[in-house]
Amino acid sequence: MSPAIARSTRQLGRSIQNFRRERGLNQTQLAALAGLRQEMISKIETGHDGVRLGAVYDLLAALDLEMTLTPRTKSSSADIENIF
Amino acid sequence: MSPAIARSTRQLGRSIQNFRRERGLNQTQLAALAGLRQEMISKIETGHDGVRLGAVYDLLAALDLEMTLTPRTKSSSADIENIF
DNA sequence: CCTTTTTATGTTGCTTTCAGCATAAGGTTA
DNA sequence: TAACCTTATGCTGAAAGCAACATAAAAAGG
Repeated sequence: MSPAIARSTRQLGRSIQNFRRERGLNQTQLAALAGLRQEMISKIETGHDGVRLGAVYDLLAALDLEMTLTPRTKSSSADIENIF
Repeated sequence: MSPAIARSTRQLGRSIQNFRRERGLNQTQLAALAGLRQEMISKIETGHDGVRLGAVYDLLAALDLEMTLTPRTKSSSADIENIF
């Protein structure tokens, strides 16, 4: 189910949540890995847009994820993956 | 030269800068499009990690870019693109 | 070189997030 | 239902980003 497109903070949060669960971690465990607090993981996963960019990157590093930027295509096939 | 991997805020800034220049925009013009200020574009492009996630998303929307999360592979071929 | 454009940095007051803790809400399993 | 685990939310004081404007530094063009 990866990669995952994240066109909004909400989709980003949902994707991060999916990757976290794939790795069998709860928010508290991931927070410890990333040097963050459980409340922060919650905010990011629920799509709060006021969080620091650095916190998101701490999370990506802890989950061994990488971010890619691409020009938006007219609805690629993978778009549906992140709606449900 | 797209897509572009952004494994750090610095790489992210560099990538955004490349996409902006591809579109022939200066920071002030992009700021206007994104509803931000020129100083903010500068901070993001120089890799400042304290900026709000929402500001980055405003930028991606203005540049018509989308973000993708993928598990990190052992150095994909495109990794070199963002070093120089 | 010099001028102009573009980008980076600094200041101030206001607003917001953050850590840290507590606790509520939601979910799961027995 | 009850006990437990997980996630979301509320609070406070400390810390940081933010807009807005100014200006320095750098880059580009003539």
